[in-house]
Amino acid sequence: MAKLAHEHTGEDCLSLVTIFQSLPEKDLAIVADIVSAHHFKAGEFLYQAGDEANALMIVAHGQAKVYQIAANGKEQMLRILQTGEFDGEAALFSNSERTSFAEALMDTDVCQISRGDFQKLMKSSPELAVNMVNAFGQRITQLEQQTTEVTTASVESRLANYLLETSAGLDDARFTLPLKKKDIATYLGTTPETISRKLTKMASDNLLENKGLQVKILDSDGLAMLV
Amino acid sequence: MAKLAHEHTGEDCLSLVTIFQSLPEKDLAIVADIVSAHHFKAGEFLYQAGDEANALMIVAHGQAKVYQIAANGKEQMLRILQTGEFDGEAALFSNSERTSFAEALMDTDVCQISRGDFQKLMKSSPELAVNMVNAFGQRITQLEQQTTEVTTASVESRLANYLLETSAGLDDARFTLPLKKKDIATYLGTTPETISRKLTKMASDNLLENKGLQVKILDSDGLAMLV
DNA sequence: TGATTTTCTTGATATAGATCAATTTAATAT
DNA sequence: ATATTAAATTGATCTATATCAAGAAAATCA
Repeated sequence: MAKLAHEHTGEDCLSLVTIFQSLPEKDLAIVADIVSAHHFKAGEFLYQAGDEANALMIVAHGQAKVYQIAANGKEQMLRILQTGEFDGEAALFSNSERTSFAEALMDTDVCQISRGDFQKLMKSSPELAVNMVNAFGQRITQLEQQTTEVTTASVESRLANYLLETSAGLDDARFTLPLKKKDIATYLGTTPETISRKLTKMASDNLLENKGLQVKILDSDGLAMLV
Repeated sequence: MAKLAHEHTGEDCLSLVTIFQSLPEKDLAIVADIVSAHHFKAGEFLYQAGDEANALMIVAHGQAKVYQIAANGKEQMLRILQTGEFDGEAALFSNSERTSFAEALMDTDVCQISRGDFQKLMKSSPELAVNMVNAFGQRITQLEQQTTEVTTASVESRLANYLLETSAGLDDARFTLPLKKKDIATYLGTTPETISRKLTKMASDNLLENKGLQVKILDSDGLAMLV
């Protein structure tokens, strides 16, 4: 129905996203038809708090940060949407409003499916519904861990954990932090100043080398001991 | 299949639980058949970390606390399962282990559905799957708020919020806190001592009267200003 | 009912990390 | 390239809340 700004994006959504994997052909055809593609430049909002939550959003390419603003004005990073991930929960209840902000961190392609279409789709495709339940279940588990970590562990510990997770899967011990320190800080529930200081301390303990957003892990066992 | 310890419990699960509401008759009959009922005394565990996560657990009557133990040994309360609520996320992936503890706070009746049965059921009943997605979506939204609150708001603010939420829906401004202070503390990410002190302070500010676990809210607007 | 265990309260102290402020460095735009 | 703006660093404080400790109150048990 909707026409695509980037002709390949619709297919990307289908192939990249786990909830659509292992769906029967007929369902995939339907999905391809009801998906609409959008492009956001770095800094643009996929949605904002107060917007009507009326669509499931799938990141086909790029990266976006999802955060809330607390009553006292502080930001809390909720997650980073990576390529292939989607943001859905709020979109699926009727008449709900967004309570968070989603902001593109780089040029980002997004596939959207409207709430109505998606609800219909789930009813006609039990496989998809089961996939959704699984995806949400994993998100719940991950959020529970985030809550536990943020309330029980020190900043040093959370940061060490974050660095290890970020570097995991990379071939090189040297990498660039994927977020600005301000964003890392709100993700870990602290401040940029504290992040700076803790990194400096870790460097002086020979756990890593650090220059700006460049990090090289020297002693991942040592870091793991802090977690 | 499974026999019931308390003859009414199976039906309770069906009637109490939102995910089973508005299901067609035929599905309800199937559910009633695959549910098995269990009874736990106060202090007993519905499950523990490390157990195989192989069943969806529905609280038919009673109350249970779900918590994690962090690497440093501290408890983090994740949620209080009330009558009608269920614990599901981890049970739905294959071969997963429980990462949390669920402990009955009073005598509690629980209905269980095994993972296999539940997966089958979802595939045959799209309505149920959609209900699950909704329930999980709400849980995600709630967890996101918990994370944000715990990292951005002061203990005083979180406690005020907790008191207002707990008293909401009660007819009387006077009520008994439903949890021990230690449990309230781990829920709010603080310590029992701090809870005591903050309550004392609120009392001296004429926001409430407090004796042990008895609380009478005198000035809910004043409390709301702290949030 | 008294005895024992658990929870709660209150005080004294310590500290992790926030906040405020001033540079320095890096990124972006002209 | 140079100017402008945004981000990061470093230092000096400040404060909310944890921790440790000891006594009081409740709850549980025998």
